[in-house]
Parts: sequence; structure tokens; C-alpha cells
Amino acid sequence: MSPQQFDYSAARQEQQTRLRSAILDAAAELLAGGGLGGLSVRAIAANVGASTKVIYSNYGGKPGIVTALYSRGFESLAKTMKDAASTRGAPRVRLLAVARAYRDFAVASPHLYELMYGPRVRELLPSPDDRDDARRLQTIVTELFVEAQEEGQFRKSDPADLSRIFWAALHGSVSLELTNWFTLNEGEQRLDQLVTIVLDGEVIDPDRDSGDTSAR
Amino acid sequence: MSPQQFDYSAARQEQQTRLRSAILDAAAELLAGGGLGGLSVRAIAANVGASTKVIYSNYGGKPGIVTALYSRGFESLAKTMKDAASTRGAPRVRLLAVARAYRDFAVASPHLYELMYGPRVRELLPSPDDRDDARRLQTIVTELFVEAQEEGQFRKSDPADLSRIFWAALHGSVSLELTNWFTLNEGEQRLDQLVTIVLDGEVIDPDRDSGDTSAR
DNA sequence: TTCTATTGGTAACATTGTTACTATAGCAGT
DNA sequence: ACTGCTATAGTAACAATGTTACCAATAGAA
Repeated sequence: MSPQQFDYSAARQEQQTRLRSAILDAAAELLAGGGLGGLSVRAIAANVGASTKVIYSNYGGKPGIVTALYSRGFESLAKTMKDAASTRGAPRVRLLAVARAYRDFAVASPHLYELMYGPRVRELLPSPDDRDDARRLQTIVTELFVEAQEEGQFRKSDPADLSRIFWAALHGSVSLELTNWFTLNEGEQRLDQLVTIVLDGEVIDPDRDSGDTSAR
Repeated sequence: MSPQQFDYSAARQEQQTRLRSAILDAAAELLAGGGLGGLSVRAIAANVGASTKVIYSNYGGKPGIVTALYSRGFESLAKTMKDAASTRGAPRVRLLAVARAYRDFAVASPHLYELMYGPRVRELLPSPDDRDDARRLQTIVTELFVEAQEEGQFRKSDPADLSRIFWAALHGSVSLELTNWFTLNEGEQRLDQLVTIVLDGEVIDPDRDSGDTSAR
């Protein structure tokens, strides 16, 4: 065959995907810099040197952009958490590492974290698949609890329950930190304290009435 | 003196305060109905039957409105929490009551809660006094922990630390509930579980390194 | 080659917060 | 009691934003 027939079609598509990528990068940068308020369709278009129309052709306007950033955010967070979860060490050490990775992500990308877990953003319309991706993060933590149980810890509690309690505590500390109710120092400290408490505490049976039966 | 000389000046002022009150009520209703997105200066003005100018004369525009709602929200939440804290019963029972009151407030007024504790709202510029009011809520919980300690519980931990850990757990569960990561049922269950865990768990010394020294 | 359809650019529209301009009404001072 | 000042309400306009209608152009298909 000829040394190489230049494929205009492929080049065209390549150009397209490059444009799409540039748009999303610009959007991510604007989000990181000024939050959702700074993320305007016109600003994205200006930053990639095109008209606003390309945002609509390629992403369906602002909702599409926001949703794409949302998905991208969960991919990134999932990667970080998986890395932390696969370190060597006892399950409880790895759980703490996951918690810290989660917090580091939030602190490094507060606006993105806000978009992912903050109060409903009007422009955000994630597909069921996106939502599932987000929920799948939970399994990382759940599996660590399963491992911990296999080593004899947390015998009486459902790992899925534990991982969701773990997440709630994590999110509470992190989001108070991001909204400046906690300083960075306090946020770090509270996170460690909460993780320790959740890992060491017994969880009440959800079916039993939640009175003070375990009074000391 | 004459039976009553009608005081036009006072009547005028009365009218003013009534207008201010009506504006804030309309704003609160719009916020409750459609969140910050539905809270537009024009909509408020229309709902009180005046022009947009009155919003600026009386409150300094949208930031003023939002900040006023913020203050009002903390007043309301403080009242609710104090009521719950002053019920009869052991400290730990009252702490649970406070937690549930906090959650009830958030569930009943999700948009207001979001404005108070959610990610930084651009229009929100609380004065230091407002911010102090908000922080003072913490003392309600802290004092309950002090009482609990006087009865011999939680001996080794600083009540201020405990109350902030308590709050972080609370906020985490509630905000995941408000963003639909937890259903109402799960939110209620997680709240109780977290409160129980925090009340029963020992808190690590913040000065000590947070390794797994308390492994079981 | 001609037709179709998809994409990009321009400009316009609606909605939002905000402010300049005007008018009016109440209060103070002589 | 009259005059001047201040404060407020109403109108309309401005700037920024998301979005869409319209048009031109270009790629791929028949």
C-alpha cells in the first residue's frame, strides 16, 4: 500500500475531539478559578478562540458542560480513591488513606467538589449512568470494610452501612472545611477524629429503636 | 392631653417596617419555593406590589436580601435547637433531640439550609456579627457536652472539640440527604447512627499522631 | 456532480442585577 | 409659613448571561 494516504476524515475527527477536549479543559479551568459563577459560555468560547455556538454544537450548552465536568470529576476522584485504597497495610490504615485522598481532592478542587456533591446545581442533569458512576465510588470503601471484617473487625455491622456512615462523616468534615466553617488545620484534625470514631465505634442496629440502650 | 394625636411620623415608620417585613417574607417564600435561582429582585418586588427600587432602598439589593435571610435563618435554627436542648432528660438524649431538630430544620427548609451552610453563595456577605451569631449555635451543643461530662461521660475530650465533631457528622448526613444522595429514610437512620457513634466513641488526642494506636 | 446535513459565526432575544434620572414627600431652619 | 435638603419610589436604561434563529460553508452520500 502507499506509504500513507492522508486521511482527511480522520484528521477532521481528530480536530473535533481536540476541540471538544480544549473546551472541557477551558471549562475546568474557569470552574477552578471562579466557581460556577465564573463559568460562562462566552468565557469558555473566548478561551478556546471560537464562538459560543461551538459550545452548543459540541456539548449542548451549559448543562452539557457542567454535566461533563461532573462526570470527569467522578472519574478523577475514583482514580484517586482507588490508588489510596490499594496501598499496602491493614484495612483501617487504608480506610484512613482513602479518607485523606478524598479530602485532598476536595481541598485541591473545591469548586469541582461543590459541583459534584454540593446542593443541586440547576444546570446539572446527570444521566443515570453518570449517577451510577458516582455511586460506584461507594464500593471502594465498602470493600475495605469487607476486608476489615474478614480480619475480624466490625463484625456486627453491614459493610454497606458502615461505608455510608463513613462517607457521611467524611463529607461533613470536608464540606464544613470548604465553606470556611473549619480552617484547614481544623478540617484535617476533624477528619482524622471522625474516621477514628467511625472505625472504632459500634453501629446500632437500624431496626432497633434508637433509645439510649447502650448507656454507660 | 388630647385623647390621641395621630402621629404621622410614627405611622410612616410603621409603614416602612411593614414594607421591609413584607419584602423579606416574599423573599423567604421565593427562596423556599425555587431556591436561589427563583429568588430574583424583580420577583420580590412584584410580590409586594412595588418596583425593584424598594429592594435597593431598603436592603441594598440582592446581597442585602440574601444576608438578611441568612441572619433570619440562624435565628430560627437557634431557637429550634435551644428548644430541643432544653427538654428534660439525660444529656445524651437531649443531644439526640438537638440533632434531630437540626435535621428537621434542614429538611423543612432545604434551600435556606443550603444558603446558610452550603458552598459560598456569591451574593452573601454576612457581617462579622452575623457570622458570630452563626458560630454561637455551637455553644448550645458544647454546653450539653459539658453537662454530659459533669455526669461522668466523655471525660477525656474537650467539649468544644466534641461539639464540632458532632456538628460535622450531623452536617454530613443532613447535606447528603438534602442532595438526594441519601433518601429521607436513610438520612434519618444515618443521623441516629452517627450521633450514637460520636456520643459513644472516644476521641483521639489531636496532639498525638493519628496512627492506629487504638487498634483492637 | 448535486443534495443533505452538520457545524460555525453573527446577531438578536429574554432574564437577571444594578444604577442614573426624575419626581415627590417629609423634615429642618429662618 | 416658606424654602431647601434628604430620602425614597418609579421608570428606564445598561451590562452580563444563556440561548436560539438565521445564514454560510463544508463534509459526506447518492
